[in-house]
Amino acid sequence: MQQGSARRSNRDRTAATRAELIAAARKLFTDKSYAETGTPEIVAAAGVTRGALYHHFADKQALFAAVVEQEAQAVSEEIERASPPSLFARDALIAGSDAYLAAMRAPGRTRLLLLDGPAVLGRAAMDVIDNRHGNRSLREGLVAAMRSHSMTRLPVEALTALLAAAFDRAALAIEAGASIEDYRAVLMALIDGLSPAPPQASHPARTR
Amino acid sequence: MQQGSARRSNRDRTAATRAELIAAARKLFTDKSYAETGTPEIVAAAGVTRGALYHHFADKQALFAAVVEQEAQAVSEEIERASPPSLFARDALIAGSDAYLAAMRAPGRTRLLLLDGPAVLGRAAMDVIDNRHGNRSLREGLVAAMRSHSMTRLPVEALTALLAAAFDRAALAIEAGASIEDYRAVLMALIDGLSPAPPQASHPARTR
DNA sequence: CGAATAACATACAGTCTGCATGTAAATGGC
DNA sequence: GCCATTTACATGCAGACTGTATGTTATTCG
Repeated sequence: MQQGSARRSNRDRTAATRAELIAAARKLFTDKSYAETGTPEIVAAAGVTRGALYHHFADKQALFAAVVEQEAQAVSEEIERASPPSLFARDALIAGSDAYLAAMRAPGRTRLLLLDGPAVLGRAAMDVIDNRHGNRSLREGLVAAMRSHSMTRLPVEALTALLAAAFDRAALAIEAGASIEDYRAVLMALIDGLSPAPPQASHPARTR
Repeated sequence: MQQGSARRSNRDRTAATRAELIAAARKLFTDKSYAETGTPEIVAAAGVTRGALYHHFADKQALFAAVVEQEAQAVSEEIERASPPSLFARDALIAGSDAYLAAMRAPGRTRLLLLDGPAVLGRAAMDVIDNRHGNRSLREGLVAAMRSHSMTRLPVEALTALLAAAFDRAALAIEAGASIEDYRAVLMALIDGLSPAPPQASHPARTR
């Protein structure tokens, strides 16, 4: 018999505390930056003490990694939600691209995922995270396009990485106030430029 | 009359101290990272005290910015040295690309310029630095290619930024051990894909 | 040749990180 | 159901670092 609000299983306690820490850290890491956010501030916002933080996470970096992972997965889910797999290869790529750019407009996401993430965790670690989430659909889209011969055959890893890098930079520029149309046009031109046939119109047959 | 090694003009003292601080900081920032390098370590390596550092630079970030600026200029000079302006537009672009990738293989440069730089100074500040140095030749090469109708007309700012982003990611991947040939091939395919004519061969007329 | 200023050096306050230690709550075998 | 063990925290501490304030020495300039 439990009195009041107590009597929670250990697993629930861990899950709740970790979630609150990650949520508080996410808010602060997106509002400010990794370097400008201290662990005292995080635990205060989460309603725990620094002891809890260092019990559940090895260090500040590990908490940051958890936040990055969660946010990368959120972006990935928004992309997959917006791009049904039943389209033509090129259309799927474009839908995914727009979904990515839209997802990255959440406040602070670009700094978290594109600036602090690589600097704090390293590019290698970010590649692992990206390949587990967001880049997967991009790579699959590229492979599908290559298989349907609507894209020249190229090393898939490299192509995925470089296109992803272009998308990342576009997201940063757009957040900084650049023209969405300009960057979208260049991204489409880069993708269409990879098709073996001369890209005359977007769709095979369609008069404007 | 000066005894020993003393009697230096104030301007010389400033120049010498600043240079030594920047050199020491450059070594440490490329050996380790910005976050892992403390000002006590920097001034010890430079043979001065922290007082001198904070006399010449507003804070640690300002010293870091000076190092980034110097390193970006070094990269830019290596590119311009390797790419004579008398070639065809596409050849100039390729020569510049290879020079950039070669220049970025200096130890620690990728982390300094591509990871820590954007995270510490922000993408906007890095864009200003890049546009003052490295990106200039890239942008000029693209404009030249567009004027000679060997490249489709696109927003120049956006195209420069996105191609630069791809080059940056390629440099990071190569440093991480990826295949140079793969990434070079994709970069060339991205550039060649922007030409309005169907890209059959690299040069206008040349069998294989 | 002094007064003003620049180029440092030294000392200090505040903050942060990671760890070590202590305590309360849950778990699991008997 | 009870007790030993483990887990989930809280508290306190040591070391390091950043930025600034103050003091000192070397230049510059009228």
